[in-house]
Amino acid sequence: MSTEHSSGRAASRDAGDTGSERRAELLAIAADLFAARGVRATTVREIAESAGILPGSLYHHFDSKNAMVDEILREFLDHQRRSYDEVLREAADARTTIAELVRRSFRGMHRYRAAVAIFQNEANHLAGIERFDHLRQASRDFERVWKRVLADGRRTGAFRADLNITLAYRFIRDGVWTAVHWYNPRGRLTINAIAEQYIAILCEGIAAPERQ
Amino acid sequence: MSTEHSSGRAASRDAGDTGSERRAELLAIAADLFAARGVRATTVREIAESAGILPGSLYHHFDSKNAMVDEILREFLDHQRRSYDEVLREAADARTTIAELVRRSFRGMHRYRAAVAIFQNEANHLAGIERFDHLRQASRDFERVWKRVLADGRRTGAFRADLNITLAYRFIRDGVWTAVHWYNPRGRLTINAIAEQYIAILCEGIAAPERQ
Amino acid sequence: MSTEHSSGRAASRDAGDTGSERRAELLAIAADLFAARGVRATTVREIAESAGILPGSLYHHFDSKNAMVDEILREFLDHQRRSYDEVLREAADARTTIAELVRRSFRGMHRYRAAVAIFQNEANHLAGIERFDHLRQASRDFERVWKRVLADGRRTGAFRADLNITLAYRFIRDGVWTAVHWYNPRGRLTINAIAEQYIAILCEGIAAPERQ
Amino acid sequence: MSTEHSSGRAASRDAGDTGSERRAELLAIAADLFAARGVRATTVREIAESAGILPGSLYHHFDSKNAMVDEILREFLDHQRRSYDEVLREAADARTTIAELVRRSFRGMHRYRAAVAIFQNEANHLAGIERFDHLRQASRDFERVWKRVLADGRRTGAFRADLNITLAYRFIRDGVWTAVHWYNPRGRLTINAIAEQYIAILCEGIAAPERQ
DNA sequence: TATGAATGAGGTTTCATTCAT
DNA sequence: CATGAATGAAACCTCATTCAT
Repeated sequence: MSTEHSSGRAASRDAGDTGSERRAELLAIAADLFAARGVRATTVREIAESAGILPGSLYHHFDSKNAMVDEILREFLDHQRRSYDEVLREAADARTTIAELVRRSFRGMHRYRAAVAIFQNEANHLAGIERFDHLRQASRDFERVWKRVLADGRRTGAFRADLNITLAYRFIRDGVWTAVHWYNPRGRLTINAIAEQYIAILCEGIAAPERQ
Repeated sequence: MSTEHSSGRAASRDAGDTGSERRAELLAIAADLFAARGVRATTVREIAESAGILPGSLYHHFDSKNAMVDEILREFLDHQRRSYDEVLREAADARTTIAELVRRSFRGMHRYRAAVAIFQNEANHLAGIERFDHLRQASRDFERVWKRVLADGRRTGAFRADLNITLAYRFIRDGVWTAVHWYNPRGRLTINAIAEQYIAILCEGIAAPERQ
Repeated sequence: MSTEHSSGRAASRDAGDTGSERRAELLAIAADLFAARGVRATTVREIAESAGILPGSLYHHFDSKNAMVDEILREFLDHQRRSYDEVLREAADARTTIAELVRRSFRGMHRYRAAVAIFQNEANHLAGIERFDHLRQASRDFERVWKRVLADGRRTGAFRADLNITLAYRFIRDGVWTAVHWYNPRGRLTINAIAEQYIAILCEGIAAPERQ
Repeated sequence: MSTEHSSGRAASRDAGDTGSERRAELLAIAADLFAARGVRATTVREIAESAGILPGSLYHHFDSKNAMVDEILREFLDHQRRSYDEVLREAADARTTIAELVRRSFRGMHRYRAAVAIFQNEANHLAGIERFDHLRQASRDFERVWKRVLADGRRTGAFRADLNITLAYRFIRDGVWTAVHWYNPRGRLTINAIAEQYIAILCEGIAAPERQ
């Protein structure tokens, strides 16, 4: 084990206090900065300044900058995992399920926008740090969900027989999650509109149906 | 915005030296590191070390670290712009054209893999620096090409009438370019295979066609 | 030299509170940490944590970290001074007196182990701080006691005529007090055993007496 | 393995360059400060200031502050080990050997004064850091040398039969090495004078021989 | 008495860059 | 072309201490 673990030094950082209001505030501020500028490019000075405190004061609440990143990401990942699992338990047909997965991805993106942006931008780089090992597991968990539904759909004839499951999964994943780069919660395009359009393209393609 | 102007010293290199072999070598080494670890996270020391020289020596070839990034990106962007323009000049039907754009995107990704990764990962962050203003222009150029073809296709009935051009463009762009994160030139999935599968999904959708 | 004066606030504690039980407990905890890790290396957070309170709470009992160190050292130094003085008042021959000084040093080390360790490790560094000026005086007091006995013994013929008083004093002092680094109160070697062996070596040497 | 290892990042720090003149200068400056104020209490800023450079510049020569400490200590320890081993190879009687060990200890103290002071003051605290694991081995090596000679002497009758080898060793070690705290190379007491007086006390004791 | 949030100074280290040789 | 020493700014983090509650 390397140095990248929460040492639980101060009472204020022990399990119970994880939910303090000030903490949540600071975390939200940090998340927005991380999302906008990148984790490395965001300095603790900037976070502190945005929060109106001094850099050292951040360390009363968090063990390190990476500990903040970690907490931000975990909250999103836990939520998203639960959300996907719910869909699987509802056991609809493959096409309905895929559509619902897309919808829930966009809803997660809406609710945890900063976290999604961080995850999307930096998962690769962060994964080199021991503390962020769990990111890889989360990615694998997500992958398993999508691929299972795609494979089911192909087997039952809901999806094309020549569908390459891996490539389809990657196309969807990348297309959907990368939307966080341009999605604007206060823009004209709502989460629902985007999701439904993506689902349409994904399922039916952009080509017009042949006239019969 | 910082002040990122090429200093006077650069003049001595702008003409002849730009094409030196050593330069290209160094640039390739740097590009791979930038792509793998991120621009900020890659130190000039690491680049120098990979090249077997000392950090100071890099400055005989390039004005700065960002100058290297700039050169790496420009090469790719110029190529890609020309490649897209060629497609437009060939004036096929919309669907053929879209397919060809996808193919040429993947070919660009194959040839300028590191540059694409850098562009994909860091264009947003770099765009804040004066020297990288041109990235935004390049993005706009690409966008114009894709949207024109999509709009043409919708007008001529090749594409669905209810297609949201902007969203379709973004979905394609994100899905295609983000593939650089996992594309492995020595893997089993060739550029061609990926491109054709993506084109199929994109045009026809993943859903099996209704039996008539 | 820093300004280390007890602030006005301390007045409220100087009389009655000095003897509180909680204080003594906290002081003992701090002393052990200071001894084990060094004064500088021990943080008030660690002390507080060991005591089960928060760092800020320590300041209800003590003015500062150095005030704790000071109190710990003073208790030992006052005791040791009194103990040495008693020996001098008993007025035995030089050799008996030296032996008794050694014994009482070890007894002091046993009773004020942490304080002795701190004194031994850090007197030099602490002496640069105004508040710890008295350490130098204590050292001088101790030195005077030992040297007087050694000089008496040399004059009366109890000790060798070629004895260098200063060097002998230093050898004894260093050899004896440094034992605090390895002395283990729960180990097999008792304070008495160590003292008697040291007295033997000191007085008779390690060499076997010449056969006559 | 933790983070405390030389990473050999820069060419200037690779094996060969270990002997540069500037390095040695800087190391000597640092050693004196470490010895005088303690390792923790000495800041890299102070070292740099003493050397007339900026703090960051130190990192051109050394990987870290602890790397400097390590190098300082290793040089002394390697020397002292070799020096002790030479004595053992000369195979004189136990008393002569012990005397020679004392002499060589003082000579080592003279030549590597700062290193000895650091070793004496901080070996215990440093040993908690992985990088300084070897300190414990060095201590054990030294202990083995002294104890072997003491045991030999007791067996052959050169030393008292009731000598406690462990305690005798510790007394000598502590008495001798702690002298570094007050030894002044420009003072009146030469290394030789101190060594001979210590040898006399150690072997014959401070008590005057009984008249025969 | 105790808490928890904050301070402010200072710590070690990193790193792009410069420049005399 | 390359080196190696140095710069200077800025990074993350630590910690004794304060103080309103």
